[in-house]
Amino acid sequence: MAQIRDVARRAGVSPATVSRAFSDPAKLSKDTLARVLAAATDLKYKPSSLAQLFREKRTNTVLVMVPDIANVFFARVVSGIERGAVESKLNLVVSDTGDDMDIERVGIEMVQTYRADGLIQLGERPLNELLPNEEHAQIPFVQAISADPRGAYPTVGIDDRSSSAMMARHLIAQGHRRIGVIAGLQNRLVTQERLKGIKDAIADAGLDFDDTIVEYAPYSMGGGEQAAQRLLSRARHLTALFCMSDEIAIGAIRAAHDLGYDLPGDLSISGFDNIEFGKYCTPPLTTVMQPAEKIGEVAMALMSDMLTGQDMPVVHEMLPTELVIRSSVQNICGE
Amino acid sequence: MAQIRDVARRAGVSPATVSRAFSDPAKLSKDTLARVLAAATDLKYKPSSLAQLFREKRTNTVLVMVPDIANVFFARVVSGIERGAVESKLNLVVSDTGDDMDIERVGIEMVQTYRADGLIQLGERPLNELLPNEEHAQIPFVQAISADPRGAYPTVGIDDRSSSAMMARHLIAQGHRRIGVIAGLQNRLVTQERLKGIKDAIADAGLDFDDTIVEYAPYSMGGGEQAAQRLLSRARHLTALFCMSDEIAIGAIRAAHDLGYDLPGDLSISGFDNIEFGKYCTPPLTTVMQPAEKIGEVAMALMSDMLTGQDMPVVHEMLPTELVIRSSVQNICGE
DNA sequence: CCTTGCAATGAAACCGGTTGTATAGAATGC
DNA sequence: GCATTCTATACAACCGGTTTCATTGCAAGG
Repeated sequence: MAQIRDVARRAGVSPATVSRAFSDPAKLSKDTLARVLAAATDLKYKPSSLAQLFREKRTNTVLVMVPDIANVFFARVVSGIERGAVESKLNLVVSDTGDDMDIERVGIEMVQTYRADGLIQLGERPLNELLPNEEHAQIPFVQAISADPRGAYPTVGIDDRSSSAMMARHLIAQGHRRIGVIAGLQNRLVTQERLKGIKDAIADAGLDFDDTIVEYAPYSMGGGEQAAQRLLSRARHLTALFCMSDEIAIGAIRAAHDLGYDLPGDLSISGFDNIEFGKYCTPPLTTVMQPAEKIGEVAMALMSDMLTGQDMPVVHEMLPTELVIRSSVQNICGE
Repeated sequence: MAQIRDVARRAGVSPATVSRAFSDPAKLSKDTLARVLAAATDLKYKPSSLAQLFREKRTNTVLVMVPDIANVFFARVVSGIERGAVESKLNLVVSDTGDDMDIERVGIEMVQTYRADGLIQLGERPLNELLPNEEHAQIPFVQAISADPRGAYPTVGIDDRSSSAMMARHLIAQGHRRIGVIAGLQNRLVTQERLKGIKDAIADAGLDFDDTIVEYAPYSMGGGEQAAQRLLSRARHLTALFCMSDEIAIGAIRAAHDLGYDLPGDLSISGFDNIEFGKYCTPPLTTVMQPAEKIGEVAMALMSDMLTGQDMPVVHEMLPTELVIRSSVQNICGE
């Protein structure tokens, strides 16, 4: 591959001039510029990014750590981040961490060793659990989705508590009183927040929350299926199931089907996220829309701001959610 | 951040010695090594990857071009590639190209400018459509999934034709004679190959292929839904629908439901890919299992071989597929 | 005792760009 | 017409490691 020297020699100028021909063409005379560009095209010259990056000590690359890229919800957020990256002319490295702390630490090391300029974390593990002391202050960091919005770094997500309450209110308004909950993993912040939202709504309606009809499950279809089996065989007279993700809900639908329930007549089921498959379920899933792509875009925009050095205040963006009403939740007021 | 000079000074050695302490510790005396390592830890020294990569002129990074990362099937392949990357100690950059030639060209440029060492293409666009002349000979390139297995570069995928024939034979064996086809995009190689497979099976069974009951659609749920609507309202007496992807099949199930079909009694539907959601459909989807993760792993293994400079013959791996029988296809022999 | 060989280490070149500073020539001002 | 300013370009340092080659010191061999 041709180098800057080769182009310089062919155009009869110095390497510095060739460099400027690309970075600041206005500085050159029309004549020289034309000669340099011609030489560059002739030799098919492409500047080595490696050399440029080394010189400038920035990679223009952002590392995204995703707990599971095969999860459709995360994949959509990553899509949004991608869009934002293109807009900010940044590159993207996606790392599937499998929620493993050691892999996340490797990611941090990539920033420390100049392989990436910043870090977007989609998991909920805060930076200070990964890094000792104050080292993290130097790392441009944005946390998306299930972040604690009181941390020292910017976060983007939704208001889990109120969004969850919104759905719970909907279920109550449809006449449901005994609402089983299939929550996500118990130790997760999201899970706790959404649970609080449900309790809020139930308390507001003057009802009592029955915590014996809560099951915890991994955020997956298989997890939802098993948890629903457990819950449905244990608790009687449930009229609705509040699932903390669409995948959990889809698993729950399968379980209910297999146990002989006629859906949605015998049992209403609600989800959370609004993944595309929800629309194609039988019955189509009533759920809470999370603006996944938008979350990604905003996360990237925040990162871009941090990298361009503007000393921004630490913001915690909460994007609006919406109730998506389809037919998996039925009105049982008439009964 | 501390540099090699700082460590050298603190340990009372030259930078060369520090460098060797990490790359080839056996070359140093026990005493010096210990001193250097101590100094490095004290100063929290991390060598700048940027400088190392620049020196070595390789990034240890592979670029993966995906037409749509939010597509679960692709996401699974990427997962497999990730696993392979970890194993080969390579980094991964994932680019969602949206099947756009210009974005793919940018990807190629990343290799040409030393930002990535090689390229894995998940789309079906061959390299020689993207690059003029013989330039592509220099680019380590592996094409996965829907590649033409006669090209000049390695490919990994399945035998689309025979896998498709396998499913078609299954439908025929279950008594189906009028089988509608919801194919993918017409101009795609995969689509054509899978269509050939269907024709093979139909011919082998001594039947005639009716190409008026074929509809083409994008490889998506929405595409499948619309195509199924068109086909079902146009063609009468179909007993089965051969869908070229699970997403298409899921869309078709929705369409058939909405048109009042009782599934699978009135109509059998088959998919292709074996994505996780297929198991949770109503009815659960009969499909062809593609080893998505495995395809990714093999693709990365081939790439790793190419990069370690072993002059391998150009291989075209065809991984085995399997029929996954669930209940969306019914036996109608008794009728 | 002198030569040879090897182990341990340092000096300096190098990777391929970018950029601050110097310089030559042209244009402008009085 | 000479001093001044500006424009276009070249020179050389620099980014932070790695690696080649040279050098030193010590052990082994003749």
